[in-house]
Amino acid sequence: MRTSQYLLGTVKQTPADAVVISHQLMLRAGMVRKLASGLYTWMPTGLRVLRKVERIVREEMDRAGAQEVLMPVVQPMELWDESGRAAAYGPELLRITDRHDNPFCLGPTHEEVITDLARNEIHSYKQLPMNFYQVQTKFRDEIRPRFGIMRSREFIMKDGYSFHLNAESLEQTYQVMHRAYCAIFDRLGLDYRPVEADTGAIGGAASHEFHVLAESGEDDIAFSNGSDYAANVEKAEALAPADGPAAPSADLELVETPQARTIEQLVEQFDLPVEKTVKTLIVKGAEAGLVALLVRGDHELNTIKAEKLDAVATPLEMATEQEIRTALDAGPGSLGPLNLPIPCVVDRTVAAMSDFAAGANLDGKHYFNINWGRDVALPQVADLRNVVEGDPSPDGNGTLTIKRGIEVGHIFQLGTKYSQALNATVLDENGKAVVMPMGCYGIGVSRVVAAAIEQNHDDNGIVWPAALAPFQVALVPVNIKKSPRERELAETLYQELTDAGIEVLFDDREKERLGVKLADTELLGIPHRVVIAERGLDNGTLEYKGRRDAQNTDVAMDGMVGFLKEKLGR
RNA sequence: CGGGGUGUAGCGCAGCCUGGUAGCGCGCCUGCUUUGGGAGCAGGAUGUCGGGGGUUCGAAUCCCUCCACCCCGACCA
Repeated sequence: MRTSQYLLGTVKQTPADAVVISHQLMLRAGMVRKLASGLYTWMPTGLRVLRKVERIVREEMDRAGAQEVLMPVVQPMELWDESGRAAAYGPELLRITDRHDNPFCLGPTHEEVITDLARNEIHSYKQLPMNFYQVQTKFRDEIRPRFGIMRSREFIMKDGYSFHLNAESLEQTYQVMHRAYCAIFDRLGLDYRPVEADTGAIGGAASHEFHVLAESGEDDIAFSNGSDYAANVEKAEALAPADGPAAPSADLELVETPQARTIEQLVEQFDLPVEKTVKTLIVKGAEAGLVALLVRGDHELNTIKAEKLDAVATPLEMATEQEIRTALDAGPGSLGPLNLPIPCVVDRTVAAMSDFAAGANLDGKHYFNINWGRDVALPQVADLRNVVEGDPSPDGNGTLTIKRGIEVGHIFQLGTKYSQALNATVLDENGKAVVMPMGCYGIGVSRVVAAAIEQNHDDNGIVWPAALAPFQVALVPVNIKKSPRERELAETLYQELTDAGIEVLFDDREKERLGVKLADTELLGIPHRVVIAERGLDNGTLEYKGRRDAQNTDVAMDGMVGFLKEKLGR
């Protein structure tokens, strides 16, 4: 590609509304432009990268035995009514009507459509298992689109769906997909982790998310330093402390704490270690009424774990101050396990505490030195909190570290949720109708592009992994206008490299100075750069510099094509 | 949905408080010079000041209204 005929679209100034680095660099490098909130146009450079991701995804999906299809973006609401998701899905589902006033929606995902296809096309166990995928534009009307391509409303996703005769077959394909995903992210050259994830409202046997590790990630991932264990913090189990509560060492004390409405204030004003405090959260009960949940002062309640308790309403809802006053006759900020008139569940860590402080269920008062058994009976105990750095790994090996991750892939065993609802069955060997268990496998293709930048950039711009770079080589003559020798050599090299199947960006702009051209190739993140200069020509050398290199290297003109081929592993 | 903020040239911004007919930097166009890290000089083009309504002799500026976009939050007492 010649720069003179290409919409480079690089800009010096960072657009004001881009807050994350991938967004800034994608705009500056001319990869995308915003059309409206959460909607982006992919320009030539961006599209080149996007296509690279798609290609690798397709190759590995095909290799893993999946077959590509393409489903419509617009879907009849009828199918969503049938699956029951029309009601379950909120405003994130963009609903539209056609000219006949028939209801449709823009597909945020395609379980209904693929299941409809399967029930019409798959009739016999002999056809199973079958695994379909597509690479397609999705639309989700996000509450708040942000971070540019990372969380946009319209995005490109690879979504796959498998159909099976039984759970064993599903498990098998799930493992195949897990391996295929690892192969994909390996080839993309990204630092990623497959992590155990919550199966969420959908349920199902197993679920893994694939996260690209980056500071700017929206999810917390917990890793063990002693094993392969990795899980979303939402999912990671917080084990019970090895030791039970120590023996009481002080008498129960009712303390006036009028100025301490938060754990933070309590700790500060009374010089308590935060590990000796307990906070009491009031949530709505499954039936009417309220439930108290107790976690240590410095711990966080895990919503998903709490929702799994029978006594707690799903989805989890915090009680209002008014409701708390009515039920407990005390305000939030002074609540605790003693004299508590509502059901109570305590976190495992809390159950192992002694001599701790908590609210007294009297405004402005806390009890200090509370001990289970002596002062109040130990209520139901459960895992209620998020794991924190340093917790023991749930698999028993090592301790946990927590890092930020960007979710770029998600696989899960769906089971029969959709096949049941849409009555997608096959006949088995005995001629009996069997509802097909399903698996579902997604990769955020456009998000992968952004995540790759979040993970690979420096002060000068993007630093693409080899597999993603929009061009492999940048060819930069110093002054093509003045120097016929440079021009001639550049043209020859461009031809040779292109003939060798290498993607070259030949900066043939006559009116840009060297500095501008170099800055652009760096911003674009092109891995290999060749500068063609008069001063090397007499010695028969060209200058090579890798995007991560600190120094130029002189390379003989004659050997340059071979040199680059070797760098590119060809 | 709650809170905060911003809309002025392609991009980044000033002007608004205190009303008087719109400006700076980058970019763009022309010419000359320059040519190994985002050039210099000279000249030039570009705005329904987000839309609508109002006040006023006069509105980017004051008032009302609509819209768009951005940030924070929407579980931790």
